[in-house]
Amino acid sequence: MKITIKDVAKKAGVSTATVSLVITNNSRISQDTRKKVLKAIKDLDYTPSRSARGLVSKKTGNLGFILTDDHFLRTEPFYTRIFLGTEFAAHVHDFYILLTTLPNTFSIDDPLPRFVREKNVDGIIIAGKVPTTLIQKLEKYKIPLVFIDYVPPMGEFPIVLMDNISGGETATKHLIDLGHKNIAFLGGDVQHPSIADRLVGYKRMLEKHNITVSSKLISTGSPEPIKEEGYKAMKSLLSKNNNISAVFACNDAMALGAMQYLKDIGIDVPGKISIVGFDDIESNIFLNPPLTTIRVPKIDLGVEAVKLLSERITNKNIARKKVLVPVELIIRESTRKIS
Amino acid sequence: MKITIKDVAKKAGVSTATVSLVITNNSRISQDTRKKVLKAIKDLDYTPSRSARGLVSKKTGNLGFILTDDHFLRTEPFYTRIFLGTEFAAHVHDFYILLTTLPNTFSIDDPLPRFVREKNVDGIIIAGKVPTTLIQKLEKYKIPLVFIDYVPPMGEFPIVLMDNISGGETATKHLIDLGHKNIAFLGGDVQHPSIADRLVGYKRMLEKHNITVSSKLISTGSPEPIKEEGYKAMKSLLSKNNNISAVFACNDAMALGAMQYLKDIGIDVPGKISIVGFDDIESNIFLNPPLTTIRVPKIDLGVEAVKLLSERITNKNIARKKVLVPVELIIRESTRKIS
DNA sequence: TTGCGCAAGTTAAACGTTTAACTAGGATTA
DNA sequence: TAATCCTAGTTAAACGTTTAACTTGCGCAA
Repeated sequence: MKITIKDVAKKAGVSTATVSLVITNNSRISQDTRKKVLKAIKDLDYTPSRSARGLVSKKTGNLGFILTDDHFLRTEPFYTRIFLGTEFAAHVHDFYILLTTLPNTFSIDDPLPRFVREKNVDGIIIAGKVPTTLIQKLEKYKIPLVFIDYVPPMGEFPIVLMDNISGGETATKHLIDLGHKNIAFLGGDVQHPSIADRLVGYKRMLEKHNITVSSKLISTGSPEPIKEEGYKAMKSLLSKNNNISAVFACNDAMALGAMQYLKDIGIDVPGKISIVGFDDIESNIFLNPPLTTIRVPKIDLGVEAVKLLSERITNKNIARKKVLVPVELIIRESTRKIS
Repeated sequence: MKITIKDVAKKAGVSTATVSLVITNNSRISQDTRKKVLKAIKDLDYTPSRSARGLVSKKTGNLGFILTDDHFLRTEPFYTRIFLGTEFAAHVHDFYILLTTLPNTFSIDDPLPRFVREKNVDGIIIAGKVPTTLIQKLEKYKIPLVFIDYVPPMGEFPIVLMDNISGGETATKHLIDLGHKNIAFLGGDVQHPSIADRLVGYKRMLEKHNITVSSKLISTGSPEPIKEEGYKAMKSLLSKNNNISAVFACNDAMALGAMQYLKDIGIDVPGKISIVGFDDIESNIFLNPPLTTIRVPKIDLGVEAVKLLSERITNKNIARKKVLVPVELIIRESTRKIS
């Protein structure tokens, strides 16, 4: 027989309502009674029934987590770490997470995730870029949404982002502090908000130190911020400038490509050229030299999203709309003081 | 106002019990009534409340999915695909999946996953190797368990495995069919059941074709079946045999290492030596030459686990204990007919 | 004609919580 | 001293299902 609130009430010598009030942290209960009840709960190893709770409170106690198939299956465990963060925080806020993936071909007449249709979540976390059609369909359900690492093109939703501008500043400052002046920016498509922001940080920090921002040192032509493009971009940058002493790559993948090119043409890193990346991807550790980079705390992104969503669910009139998670400079061996 | 079973009952002109019986597919209801009710459900877009259901039926409608941190965060999305399979099948069997990871340092006095403590799952799927202490603690909870890709050292649990023996046979047969006779086996630690079984399949197929099994062609010394070990093992194998014309590697990672070594010493694949791998990992596609391998249907592993678990939950006296998921030969360009 | 069995429903209790409304008694105010 | 307000609880209804037990009507055997 399962232990119920009645058993606890009897053991503590109070009514079931009192037990319930203790569980939900209601202030109407005196410290003495609270203690008694808490002890009874512990002694009996009681856990409230989610079903019974959900039935009367009209809450499910679940949060949905949506991302696209290819984000989930990526070899770089970026979104899996974010998920782990939400799992962790869900624990604290007493939620369960229901993870589901979406084909990236999601179209307007595809069915929504099951937990939406069956109303089995109190709120939804959306990680990474998802099809706009999904957001449109989701809006009608009036379920609180929170986005991670993606700014939806429409609507007014709470968002959790990493602090790309400050990351760009930190990376650039690190190079400046090492004595570099001719610092190149190796970027991808500036349409992507993250990349644009990292570039903003780069420019800002240069200006702050009275270093002229030269368009000849900035590469933003690459369609995708991947290794191969980093290789090409490094090549083209070097063909236009022969005095580059440092490179801030908009992400680690491009930094890897750049390092590969430099290795191929016999330029030593960090001997001749220092390189800073962004993201701190897993495979960096095996790199030679290990890459100095800006670490993005993926776990924290997830944690903050759950916090934000939890606030929304319990307390509708909340002001927080946007959370910027700070990033961190990780100094390894790809950067060096200029001689 | 949420639509309840009462609304459906009223609309269909029956009692709520009848609606419930229709939903649960009880045979006591006539076809006519069933149709009426189904129509009302559709018209009203009714979905039963999980909480209410759970409360009376004492089921949660959830399944737990446990794996270790490092399995979940692996760059090769093996377990993530298995999870996707369970998600997919959960849909069919009307369950939700609660995913949680475990530190691989799990010890006897670490707390069990929250869904176990709070009794918020009807059954649990365990994927990959997990600490024995976990299984021991879990056993006491009397929750149905199913293992995927791991044979626990104790207890009698239903398991879902890939068919390693038949995979080993298929790979070897493919090479034999191409005319190869001097076929090496590149393996890791035979303590690992999967590797041992693949070796069994290899030997069996050779014997079937009256090819002598030579221990000089079999390498099982590698502690871990990883790329670096494949490189070493290939080297050592070649130093002992100068007439190897084909290699069956116990997994793709080792196959990759072997190919790397052959490339380094100038032996053409598949010109001089054919190679077959096992697993069909994602990165194979970018390989040159693309690797012929045995594909493991990860999705199916997940699907079968949910099926098995679902049977256990609804129908305790089920016989099925072990499900072998068939594997499939994928012919690419690393194998060639012997000239 | 009576009695029985069966098919196809219905009735109503039960599941384990939360919470609005109520209460008892002490403290504060007028 | 009487009226009022708090504080710290209690009572009981409600949430939306499932299901054991009951009912009704019909066909069939004796």
